[in-house]
Amino acid sequence: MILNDQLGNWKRTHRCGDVTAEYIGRDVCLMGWVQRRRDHGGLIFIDLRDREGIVQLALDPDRDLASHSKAEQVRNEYVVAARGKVSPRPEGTVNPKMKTGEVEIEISELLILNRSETPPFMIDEYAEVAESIRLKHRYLDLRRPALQRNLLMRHRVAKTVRNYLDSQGFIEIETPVLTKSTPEGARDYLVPSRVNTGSFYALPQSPQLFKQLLMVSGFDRYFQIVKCFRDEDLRADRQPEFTQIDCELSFVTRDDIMNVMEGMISTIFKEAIGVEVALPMARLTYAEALERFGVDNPDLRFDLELINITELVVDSQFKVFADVAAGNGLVKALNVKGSATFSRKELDDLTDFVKIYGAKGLAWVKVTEKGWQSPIAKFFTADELAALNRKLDAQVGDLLLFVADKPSVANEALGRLRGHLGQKLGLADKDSYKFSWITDFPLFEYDGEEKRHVAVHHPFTSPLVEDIPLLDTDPGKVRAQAYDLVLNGSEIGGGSIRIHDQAVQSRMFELLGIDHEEAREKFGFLLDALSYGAPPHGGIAFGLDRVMMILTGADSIRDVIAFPKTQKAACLLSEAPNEVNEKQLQELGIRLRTRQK
RNA sequence: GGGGCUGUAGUAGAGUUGGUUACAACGCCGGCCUGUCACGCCGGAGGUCGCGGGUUCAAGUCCCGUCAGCCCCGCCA
Repeated sequence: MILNDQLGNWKRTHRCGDVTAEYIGRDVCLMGWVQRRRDHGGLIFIDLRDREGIVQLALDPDRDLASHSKAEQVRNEYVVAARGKVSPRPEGTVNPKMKTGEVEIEISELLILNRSETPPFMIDEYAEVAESIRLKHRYLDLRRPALQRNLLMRHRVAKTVRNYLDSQGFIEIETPVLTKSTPEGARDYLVPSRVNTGSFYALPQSPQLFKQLLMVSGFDRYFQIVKCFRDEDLRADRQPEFTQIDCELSFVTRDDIMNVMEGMISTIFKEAIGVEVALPMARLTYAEALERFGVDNPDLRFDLELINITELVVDSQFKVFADVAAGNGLVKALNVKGSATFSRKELDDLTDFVKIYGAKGLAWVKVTEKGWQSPIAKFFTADELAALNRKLDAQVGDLLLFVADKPSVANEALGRLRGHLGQKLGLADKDSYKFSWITDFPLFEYDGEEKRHVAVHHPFTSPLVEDIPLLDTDPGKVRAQAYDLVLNGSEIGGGSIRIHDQAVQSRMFELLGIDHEEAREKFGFLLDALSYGAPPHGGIAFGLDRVMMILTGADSIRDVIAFPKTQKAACLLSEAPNEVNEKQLQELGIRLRTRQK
């Protein structure tokens, strides 16, 4: 049996990546993992790594034979401790690529604290490894520099958030994780109760109701960096458990909330990546965002706006456009400057792309010296062509793309296409951060399946004061005191002013088709609380994971979370979720309808 | 629930029209080497081609099914 060396009274003095030229001449004691051993027969170099980086250990048999021969046993990922003197590297051997490249540690004593199996992949920044293998060995993947950087930055951001919000008078308060299921919105994760057989808790989709209770309690300004849970399908930017920066404030208006949050976001960007965010941030109404960009989360790093040409084609001979225009639909266009060079294949791909969002097709026009080169050119008169060219600012070399459909489809399809083209053509500067608030969302949207209005945000969202009369006459037109913060085409946060007036809240439930009894059953505790002197209040929640994706440049939310789930919501490391034994089910009073075999 | 992509030594890949014993790289093991730094040189080991079935004289390759991972639509108050 080969025993490891004991730590004994050794104390680490520095981290590897911190030992730079200013420490030359000092004796140091370092501990970490062996990145690589380079054995030159005589001299041995060991690159020693910890979370701060890598430093070179030099083991010369002429200086200390014992440590040199111990170094011969060392392999990748062994855990070692080393004592030695920080020395300048000999002339001509400085490595300018390394932060610690001007120095090396002349080792006089070496301990092997632990050995390691050969890892399934190299712990470096070069190895490209299938994500399933990275996730199975996540503890090794987390040793690699990229994830170390991301999680260290995540810590700094969380710390910045706490400092900033504390400085603004916010108090961090924990809310329950075992809470009540309210089947509005996303599906809940349910937790059975052994003590109350047949009853279930739900894991919170957000602390929404509790933070409103805290306002009633007078805490005035609350925040929490908090895990939330939604049992829905995953995406590149969606995990079943995710982290929110959750805030709620009393005695404030929308503008007050937006201002204090702009301060928080700009402080985060300054602290994390040294970027100065221009304040105040841009603001767009929901209606304007849809009109100009087709979506409520536009990427404002590039122009390329949607142009409404419905009026110009309503009388044209092109039935596809004219019928849509005559039937309350929208015909909108993008002018992709200088892209008349697109191939037939590329145009077909763009057509396939808009079909994903329900568009029936994509009409295209290449603007040439001889006029429109397009399958649809023949349907328009010279006057109509001139009017369209003027409206679209069409010039030779431009590519015009059209979608005609009901408004929701035309906007979404063309808006997504805009984002897609921004990517494809590299229109968005990677180092640019364009924020915008989206305001004045509709309060309701009509659910065709359930044949009733549903809340766009949640049922406690306050309408715009000037729209309150519309609740009785035209609820579909009522706008909400809700706001999202959008960054580079990604929704990173959203919130609203809440209803603190019982009459308005009752009317709201009525319109949502929630009767008094149902409202009592689901939200009785909140309604009770609101009746005991609720202050005007509102709040917001930011998706910390999404913010971190943008700050780190990660393509996947999994790269900013230490132990993420796969698309099927599984943890490849722990193999959760798993089946449980019959005894556990019995105690919970649960019998499964189907037993997977 | 639906659409798409991927699956070959430990890792990431090549593998032609179905045709001998499935390749080279990195890693690993052994040897050599006193200034390397993604060290170098010499030698070696390492494979249920995701899994199951089918077609065929013959399947990594073709067909069907299935599993897993990823991207997207629906879903995400």
